[in-house]
Amino acid sequence: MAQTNPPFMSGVPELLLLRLLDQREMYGYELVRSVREVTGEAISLGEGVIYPALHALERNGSLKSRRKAVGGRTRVYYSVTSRGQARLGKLADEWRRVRAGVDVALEEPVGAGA
Amino acid sequence: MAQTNPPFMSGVPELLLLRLLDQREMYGYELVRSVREVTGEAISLGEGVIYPALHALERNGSLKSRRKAVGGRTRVYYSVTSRGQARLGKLADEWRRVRAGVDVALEEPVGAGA
DNA sequence: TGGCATACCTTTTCGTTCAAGGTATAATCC
DNA sequence: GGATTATACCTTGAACGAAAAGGTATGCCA
Repeated sequence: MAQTNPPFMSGVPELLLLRLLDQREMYGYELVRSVREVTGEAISLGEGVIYPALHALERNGSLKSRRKAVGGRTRVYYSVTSRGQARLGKLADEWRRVRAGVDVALEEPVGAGA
Repeated sequence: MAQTNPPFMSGVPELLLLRLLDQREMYGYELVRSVREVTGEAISLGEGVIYPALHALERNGSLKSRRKAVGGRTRVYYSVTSRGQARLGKLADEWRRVRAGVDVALEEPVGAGA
């Protein structure tokens, strides 16, 4: 029953992570909560999505990380590199393009007017 | 090099096909052109996407088809069933939800104002 | 008769999301 | 002191589905 390919979600985790981390440094567990809050519960990403995504983004140079001990616990904080900012810009453009195309198609039929 | 997983496209072909066919009956080859036109070139779906999608939608009862001979050539015209209309409604809602979530995240940072 | 547009189709690849499960420490509550 | 919950990290496996590339055949036009 694993809902593996929910509609419209491809690319969304990457875009959201880059966007949130571009505003401030955060750690994985925090991002899980943050995504839910920021999107007004509209979008919720589990740890099984966040962590692999963070690792992939770090691997390709879009993010860098540093470990930080906080109250006996270790957190891995991520921040966006300049490469990541470029990637974010491209992804955001791509998002706007797709959004525009879908929205146009979803508008009322041409023949509906007077 | 096959760009198999472009960002933000998951669910989009299904949504567009249902939407276009809900306005009028069309055939596959026509839909390839229509998607491009309607979206103002923003979205372009190849035959390798359109045909399998149409078949899947017919299989699950969202579309029905009829063959029609036009000038010696045979076309397969598709139209939306009531089941397909329900599916279209759900998908459109889903689209709006995801769009809202992403757009909120993409807005200017809170700290940017005066 | 060669080429192009129409019109249908399948096969294969591949990335990506997601659920589920797994480890370990700190805090809380009884 | 023992159990439970929250924090915090992580991996594995499955399944989906978009895309490219390739394949067939007919009609039209020069």
